[in-house]
Amino acid sequence: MAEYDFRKIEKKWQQYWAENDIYKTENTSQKPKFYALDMFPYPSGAGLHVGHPLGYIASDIVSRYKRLKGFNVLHPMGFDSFGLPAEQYAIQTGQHPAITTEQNIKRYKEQLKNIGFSFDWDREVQTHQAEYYKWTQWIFMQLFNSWYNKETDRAEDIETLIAVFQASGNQNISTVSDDDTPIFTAEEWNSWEEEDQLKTLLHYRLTFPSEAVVNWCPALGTVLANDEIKDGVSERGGHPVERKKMKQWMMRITAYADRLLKNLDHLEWSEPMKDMQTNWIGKSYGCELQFQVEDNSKVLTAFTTRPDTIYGVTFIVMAPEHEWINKLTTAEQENEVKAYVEAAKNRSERERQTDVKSVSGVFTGSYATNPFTDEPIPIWVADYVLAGYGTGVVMAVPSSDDRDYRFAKKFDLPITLVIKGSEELDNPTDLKHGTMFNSGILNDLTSKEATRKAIEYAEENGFGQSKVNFRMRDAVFSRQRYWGEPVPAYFKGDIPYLVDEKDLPIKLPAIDKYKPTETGEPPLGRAKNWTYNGDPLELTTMPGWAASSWYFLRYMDANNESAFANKEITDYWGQVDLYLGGTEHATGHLLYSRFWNMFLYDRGLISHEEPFKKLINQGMIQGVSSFVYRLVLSGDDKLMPEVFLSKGIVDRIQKSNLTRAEQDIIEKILKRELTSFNHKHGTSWSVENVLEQKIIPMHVDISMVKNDILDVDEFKAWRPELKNAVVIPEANKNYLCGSEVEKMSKSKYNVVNPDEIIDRYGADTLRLYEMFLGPLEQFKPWNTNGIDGVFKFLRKVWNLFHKESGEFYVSNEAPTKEELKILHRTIKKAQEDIERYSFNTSVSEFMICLNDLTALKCNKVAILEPLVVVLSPYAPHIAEELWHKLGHVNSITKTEFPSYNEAYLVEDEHEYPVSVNGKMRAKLKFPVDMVKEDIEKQVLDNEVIQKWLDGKSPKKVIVVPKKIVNVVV
RNA sequence: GCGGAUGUGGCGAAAUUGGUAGACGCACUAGACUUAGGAUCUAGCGGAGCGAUCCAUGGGGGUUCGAGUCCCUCCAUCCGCACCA
Repeated sequence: MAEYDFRKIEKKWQQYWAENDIYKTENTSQKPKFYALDMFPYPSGAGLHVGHPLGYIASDIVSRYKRLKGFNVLHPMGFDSFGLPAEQYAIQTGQHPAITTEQNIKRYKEQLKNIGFSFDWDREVQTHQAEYYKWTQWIFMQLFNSWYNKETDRAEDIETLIAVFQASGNQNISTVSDDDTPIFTAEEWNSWEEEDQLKTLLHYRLTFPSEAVVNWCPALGTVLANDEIKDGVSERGGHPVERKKMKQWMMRITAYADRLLKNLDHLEWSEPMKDMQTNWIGKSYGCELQFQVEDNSKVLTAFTTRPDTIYGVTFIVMAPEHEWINKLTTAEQENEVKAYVEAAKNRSERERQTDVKSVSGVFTGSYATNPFTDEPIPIWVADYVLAGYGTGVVMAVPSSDDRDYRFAKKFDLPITLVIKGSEELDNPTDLKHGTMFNSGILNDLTSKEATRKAIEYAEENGFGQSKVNFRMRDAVFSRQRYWGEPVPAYFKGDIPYLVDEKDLPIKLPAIDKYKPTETGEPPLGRAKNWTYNGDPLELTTMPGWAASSWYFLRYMDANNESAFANKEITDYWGQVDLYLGGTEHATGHLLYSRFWNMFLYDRGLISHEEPFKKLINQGMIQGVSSFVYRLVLSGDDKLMPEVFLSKGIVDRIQKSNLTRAEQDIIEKILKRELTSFNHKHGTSWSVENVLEQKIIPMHVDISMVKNDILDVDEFKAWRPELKNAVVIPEANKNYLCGSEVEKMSKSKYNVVNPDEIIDRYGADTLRLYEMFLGPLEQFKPWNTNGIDGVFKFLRKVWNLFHKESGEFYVSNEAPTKEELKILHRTIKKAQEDIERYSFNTSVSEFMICLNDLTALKCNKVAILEPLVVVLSPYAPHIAEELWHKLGHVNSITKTEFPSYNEAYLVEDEHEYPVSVNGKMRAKLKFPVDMVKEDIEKQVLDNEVIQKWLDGKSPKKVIVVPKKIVNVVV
């Protein structure tokens, strides 16, 4: 009896594929290329859960399909293996993070291989391997040796900049550099010592050390990038983050802000994803206006997007971090301002963010002049102004900006209305645009016109100029950690130098402990002889996003020892045609890798400006957690009995419709159990009224719960303290659990391991089921309920090829027209679905097809053989088995995807919607030759209509354009 | 607050350009076969009604012969950003 023995079949073919290098990809081919990429995983200790493979399955289906369609397909996999968890574990245990990392990778690979992916493992990358990070370091060096030329709008070799400086200084150069870059002439440059020249160049390099205010996370002992912080706490671990000024390596990503934004137009990414990047880059057009401070030589510059409201400016606000505050504060105000600035500095990022509503600030005592009105306006300090955005100075317009309005209200500052109509509103800021009044030269202009005119006027009179501002900042590149790439730079005094290229890789040194040093230096400070020719090497390591910003290029030429990748080969593979991953990388990895790729393109190292042509964000598969409800008894005795109420009881208690009788029963049980508990432990617990007790939900392991019913014995054995738990069930004796959809996580006991599913149903079922679950991009909970249907489908496929006795049997009879139609319909559907990267409906189509063929008892080779090929991207193991049983020697992966023939799909009759007296009633079939495409000119046969109308004769038959037959009775 | 997405049976979901809403699967119900199984097969399965029919795609309105689909408006849920001037 040859049942569908998926275990045997899957093992057999996985072995066959591996032994015969079936998925090895050549770097040259006559075939067109296709690059299908998954975001590579961080190998965590928990292993894969069923959510991880979702995207991998989708990309694998596409890859297998494309191969069958004659493409040379690159479909690699690797591991983003530097990272915090391994290091945290190392700190706790003293074990080198490489050991944990490599164990985890091994486990991940085993799990991945069980699913039957068509990865070319010869191209695997592991970012923590020196062979890989050698090139991460090399790219870092190229960035250091480059500057951004705004003239040519690309990165260039630093030598070209030096040449410019030698010839004409930096006065006429258009570039992206630090704000505090000094201006100098060629003479000055040429007269400087080398040291000063190098210092000056740091203002231009694309990566550079800088004293910057950063997000410091004391708990993790490292700085974090903006995208690594969510809600003011670290994304990993949720630790508080504070602002701190530290020396850091930075990446000048702001040089690319415009291109990163502009190129989004040409990418096949989802709109929400593009929007997220657009918002993150945050380009805003406006102007800078200069305000002369009275009785002081200082001129404050404020950035504004609303120069049209300049006549409504009634005060100026500076960020507490602004360096001029001391100089602008009058003697009377000094103490107050100092206290405020100090308080603002000590507020954590978290406080400052969560406390958005409260308004605080202090007057400096100074005034500045509004250049349009020559009126004096007070200068304030307030922490709602951010030092890092614009100039850190805001011209406040309380009549059209909510924050300024709140501030003016609180401190009783004047509010000048400048937009017509706003005087009728309780809150003038509800009207943001309109026609200007009270506005001198801008009167009667619209906001848009006034904006243009105000900028023109400011430029003519030399107190302002139009300006574009970005929200995005340069990226902090340093991490005070061990488990990352060492930065290939050393210092002579303050000046950083690159190591010699021939000395790459700079390998991670051995250290005794993985903690910061006693003096607070990063872990690398513990390394012995961490020097380069006697000079100290950089102590920080690179962030996680360094390695992931170029790994997709390494896959193309993964084993190259003389370059990060051969140019001819990267030219051949070009862009990633399909990139699959989650939305969580929108403002991190996906932005940084575009930046690095663009840089490599600028420097002529690769030929595409954008790395990822098409991006699909697969939705997360969530877990369904189960809960038990613990009754917390009032009393302060430490030894508290564990009492759990069933979900139904809890619901009725909370809705207060527990009947008196039910309550009595529960209380009786409780009393009995508590008496015995008290007797045993010498305690004195009692429950007077169960309705008055606190109930808290508690996660339980989902393996103990079937259809919401808890296995009480298993539950009591779960943990020692539950051994004597009192479990109060429903009237039918079942204990019901509650459930909730949450992110899959170990701590919520809701993780489903793909190995379990594979063991029970097989990899092919897992693959099909994950696709069947719903649209790829949607978030959905993992629910095993439907998996039987998919498994049954595969078993039925198997049975179609086998007699009841189990013997393989297919017929060589010629197929009927009906059978051909079923086949071609299915080929068409599968092809169209894969090509638009949607997979769930084609799985349904397979099932329909199978039902149809089973009904016809069709086991004809001419139908089944192409069908197996169509199914093979989804369920490769069973397809391969049946393919060989059909007598083929080569792997099914070497064949061609069958093409469908429209001719088989054409109907003998056409369907037309028919409406009676204007109301759509049915679709009627008419012979093809009766109603041709040009339906307007055709007159329908009354007989057909009559037949349909039960013999009634239609008064009028109107055939309207767009395929509709309108009958008037 | 700003930006985006989603809303269809008990559940997961289908529905080219507007054209019989709910394909397919799960769960459920009934039956068949059965020395019984977490097996297979057949039928039914949005709601109301004996029925013809009527009502149903978050709510309300509109365009149209015809709306899940297009337009307006409101509501709910989720996600991203957030004193960004």
